[in-house]
Amino acid sequence: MLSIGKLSELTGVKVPTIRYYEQIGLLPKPERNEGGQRIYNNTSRERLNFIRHARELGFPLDDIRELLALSDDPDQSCDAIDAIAKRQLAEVEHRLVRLKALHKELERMIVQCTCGTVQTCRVIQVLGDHGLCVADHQKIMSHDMGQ
Amino acid sequence: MLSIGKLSELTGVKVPTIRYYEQIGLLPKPERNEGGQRIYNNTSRERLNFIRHARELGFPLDDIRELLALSDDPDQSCDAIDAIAKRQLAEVEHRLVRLKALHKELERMIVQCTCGTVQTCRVIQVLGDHGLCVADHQKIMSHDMGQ
DNA sequence: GCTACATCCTCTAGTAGCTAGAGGTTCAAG
DNA sequence: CTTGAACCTCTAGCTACTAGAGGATGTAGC
Repeated sequence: MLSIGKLSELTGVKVPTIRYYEQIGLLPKPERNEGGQRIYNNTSRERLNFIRHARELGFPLDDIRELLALSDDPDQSCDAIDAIAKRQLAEVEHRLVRLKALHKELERMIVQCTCGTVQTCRVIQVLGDHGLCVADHQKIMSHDMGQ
Repeated sequence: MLSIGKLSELTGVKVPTIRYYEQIGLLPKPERNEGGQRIYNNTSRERLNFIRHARELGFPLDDIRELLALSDDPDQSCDAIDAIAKRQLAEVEHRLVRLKALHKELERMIVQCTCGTVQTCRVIQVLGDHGLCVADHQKIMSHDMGQ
């Protein structure tokens, strides 16, 4: 029914990304035509839409894999799904806190700069001396601010 | 003066990370003792502190490289430094906007879930059908929410 | 001087989630 | 029948590290 290009257009997921999802087993291997090109149906399309939407909400691919598996079993309790979503929410909230702290510090640093020479540049001073910061942002931050 | 382990302790940057920074040319190659082990001085320590602090504020390594180069020329105007810092601030603000939109959508989705079976799970429904979202978050979001 | 053992060395490969490019085949329109 | 777009596979690259193998060196205690 659908070529990979059409599917890409309809879902907003790029062609190489669709192939990548297939490669990592997130999308099932589709049928092929005589020439060896992929053919998709509406089921693939729905699944890909689901993935795209979950990605937009920041879910990692492994979580999406699990969500897809869970959604295939419609009579089960949705506790597991809820748990994944709540974990993601907590993660986003954590990132928000860190990003806000970071924003504050950056803004403070920039405002203080009177834009003279490098020698007197507040930005360079602050970056060089952690003691000039308000908050203990090294404790707020962690190495991964992923997403 | 300082072994790589000591430097790591003093700056809070992990040993392999220090070696990595050296490898990509962010830190100059230090001297070695007879056994071939790295020896650092206080200049290295200050430079590494600068890097660490800039990383904590979310600056990408390429920007840090530029900041370090600029800070080596103390009589120049600090406009270029200011520009980099402001660009970073803008980036952080952009990320904040996206993350807040994402947070709202996630929260809404989770609140609506009455925690029954998968069949009626609001989380699965929303993920499967973008039309159930409030905002056009696909427009707000972009693929890279890096950092 | 010797023995542990911590710390150091280099090198390679892996992480997430794609993206880009090479080099070649197939499809659809005119 | 030709042209050009779209498809195919495969490999390598991106950020900023982290982990591990396999081995050398440094240091403390006896």
